[in-house]
Amino acid sequence: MTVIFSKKCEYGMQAILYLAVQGKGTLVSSDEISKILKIPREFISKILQSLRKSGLIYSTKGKAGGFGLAIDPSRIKLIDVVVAIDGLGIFDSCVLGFPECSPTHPCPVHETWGVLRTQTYDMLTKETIDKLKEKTMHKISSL
Amino acid sequence: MTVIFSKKCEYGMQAILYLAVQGKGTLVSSDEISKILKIPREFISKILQSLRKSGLIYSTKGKAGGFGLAIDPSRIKLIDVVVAIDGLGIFDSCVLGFPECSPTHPCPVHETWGVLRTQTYDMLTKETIDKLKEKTMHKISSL
DNA sequence: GTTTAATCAGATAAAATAATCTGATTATAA
DNA sequence: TTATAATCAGATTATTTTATCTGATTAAAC
Repeated sequence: MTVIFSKKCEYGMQAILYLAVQGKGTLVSSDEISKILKIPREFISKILQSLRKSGLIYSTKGKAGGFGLAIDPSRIKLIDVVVAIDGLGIFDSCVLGFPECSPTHPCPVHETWGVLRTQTYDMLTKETIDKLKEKTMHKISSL
Repeated sequence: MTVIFSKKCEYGMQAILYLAVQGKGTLVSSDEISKILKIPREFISKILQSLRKSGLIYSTKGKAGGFGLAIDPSRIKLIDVVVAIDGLGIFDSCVLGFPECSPTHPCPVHETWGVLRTQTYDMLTKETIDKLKEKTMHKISSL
């Protein structure tokens, strides 16, 4: 059961939050992420690879290899992960599924949803992941 | 591309809105709904059957048969369709996919999303479909 | 050097969702 | 009473999403 984002995207956001709470330069293996976040190993592995390709994280191979943030957590937002994995489709699709829902051809809840959509976008855009560090630590320690 | 609801649910909401703009007692065939709303015939047919089972609409078989609202549109809300098809899962699932996201073990965006979730619920609950009639007609005439 | 433990790439499998098919039933209309 | 046009039920197919498998590559540790 996902709310808005795909499982890939959910897991991607969780993983990048987890990397953010690790010290800068710390390498974390996909196995660790899998165990801590309870995400299938091979699946999170694929997701981490795609986040690497989009430049948010980096990786080193070989023993003692792993993943880390490619840029400072003060420069990464949750929306970046959404864009990298799910894209921005949900922000210009009609919530009732009507085609070409727009100000000129609005669906019955166009305006109301427009406000919520903007607020959702803001939620993902406003705070960088370093600001979510403490809350993330609390959540993770309860898993 | 779906925003929040499944395709089934989106189509279900569209269909019930369409039935609401028809005069009371008017029967509409699944073929008509399919053509107007551009939804695969057999698919909307199945969805209408399930909405009938949940009591929101009724149907009569035979030539000149079809579907109509089972109760007055002033007593039907969009949330009723959501409950009937997708259920209320999205209203108590974590937007980041964390398990057991709650006030005691909140995810990093728990509060923010809580507000938006409530507002989304309100959007589907506040207005009955008869109040959405005019807007629905406008939208449908543009399809 | 050999073992070990990690990423990585591509293929495959499984599960969920979306869509279609087949044939039965029902009721109107010619 | 026969043809037609509709719902209905169950099975099947197709597509998308989620998850796993296989083997190659890489680099640290012994």
